[in-house]
Amino acid sequence: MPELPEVETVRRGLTPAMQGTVITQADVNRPDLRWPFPERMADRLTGKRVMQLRRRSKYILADLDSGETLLIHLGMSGRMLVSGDPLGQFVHAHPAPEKHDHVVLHMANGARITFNDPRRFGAMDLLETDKAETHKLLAVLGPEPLGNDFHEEHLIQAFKNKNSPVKSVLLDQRIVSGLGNIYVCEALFRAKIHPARKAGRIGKNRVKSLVPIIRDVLGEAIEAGGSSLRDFRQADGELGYFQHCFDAYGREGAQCRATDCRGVISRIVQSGRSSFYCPQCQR
DNA sequence: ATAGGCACCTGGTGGC
DNA sequence: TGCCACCAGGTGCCTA
Repeated sequence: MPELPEVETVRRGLTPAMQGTVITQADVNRPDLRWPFPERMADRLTGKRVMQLRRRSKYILADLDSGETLLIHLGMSGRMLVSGDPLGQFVHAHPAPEKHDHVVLHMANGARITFNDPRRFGAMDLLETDKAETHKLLAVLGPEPLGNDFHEEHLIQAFKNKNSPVKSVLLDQRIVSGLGNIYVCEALFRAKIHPARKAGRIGKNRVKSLVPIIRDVLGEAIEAGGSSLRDFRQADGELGYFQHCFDAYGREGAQCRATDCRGVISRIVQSGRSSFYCPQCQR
């Protein structure tokens, strides 16, 4: 489900409920998600104050006053919902527990954070805050697409001599971290680059153009509260609405929206995943 | 070193 | 109604 904009949307939604607040109780309802939870996870969360909620790529990081950081990944189907209304601050009263509510955090302010993940591709781990960047899952990540380390020269270097399709290069989190299937499709559409084009065979100027385009797409999506397909919800349960702005993703058979283009959006499968693009204007 | 494919899961949809 | 095939926003790991 969640690519960078959705994760950022969730982080923002969780912040007022979690940041500065103590976790009074942690219900851990199963031993694992994608991997086993860390040893004594519930104990290590209980009584700890959340000092800061950060995001790195598609990970949410909750720095605790114990010197540990809770790392959260939503996988394909993970959701984090805030409930409880102690100060009239949060939208929903506590809902009845649902299937796949794997971890529930009870906060001292009365809020409750429920991690629900049907497919269980999500993950949680605890790591030393000081050594966060060396964590196995974080160490391999390329630059943040909205940060200063993601720039034209970086992409030019990364694309150089690459024989693989640009689609898979942009999905590679080591090149730039945070994009997923939707936003790669959207970025390539705006850049008018065919998803199957070999990355090493794209002219420098077109490679450069991807940088502001990727920034724009992600920025607009965050602004819109992410994209809600299937089960994605913001932390307050609201839907994002960037899905209404898709030019390519999920629009197979529909009219291309590029200026003066009369093409029709096509779908191809690349390494097992759908790519949507306009064969007329993406080359 | 790198590229490609598989695996991990559940649930929804559409066809017969 | 039931069964089946196929699809889904991710990504670590294994193989070649």
